[in-house]
Amino acid sequence: MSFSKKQSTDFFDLVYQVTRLIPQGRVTSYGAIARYLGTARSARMVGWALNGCGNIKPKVPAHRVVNRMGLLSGQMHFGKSGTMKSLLEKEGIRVKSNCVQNFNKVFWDPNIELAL
DNA sequence: CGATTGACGTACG
DNA sequence: TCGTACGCCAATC
Repeated sequence: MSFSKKQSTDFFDLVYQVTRLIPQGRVTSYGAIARYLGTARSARMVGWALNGCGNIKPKVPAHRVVNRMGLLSGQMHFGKSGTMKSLLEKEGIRVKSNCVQNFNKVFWDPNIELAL
């Protein structure tokens, strides 16, 4: 009985867990999550993990995850244009030109907030 | 089966 | 300080 558990499975799941922990009105970056997982250079995989946000339950608030510049890099992937932006604004986050304003204030770092 | 891309970020020149 | 190159690892072509 081999529990051949894929690493990616853990990584993906872990990304979902952390993303779900993001409070409303707050956003985080792929690199922050990746770094929290110990794979700072695997920020891309975080994006891939969030790629299945609509494939798992409960639904992961991937709209709260943006790139390092606060740019809504996953807007197009989220579905239709404006969906991600609307959700962020609805949570109190100011978004301008697909860019999160006050990113420094709404930035939620798992390494700090979760005090790893 | 091999090569390229992809929701990014860091390292180096 | 800014620009370019590379790395990550999986999925897709």
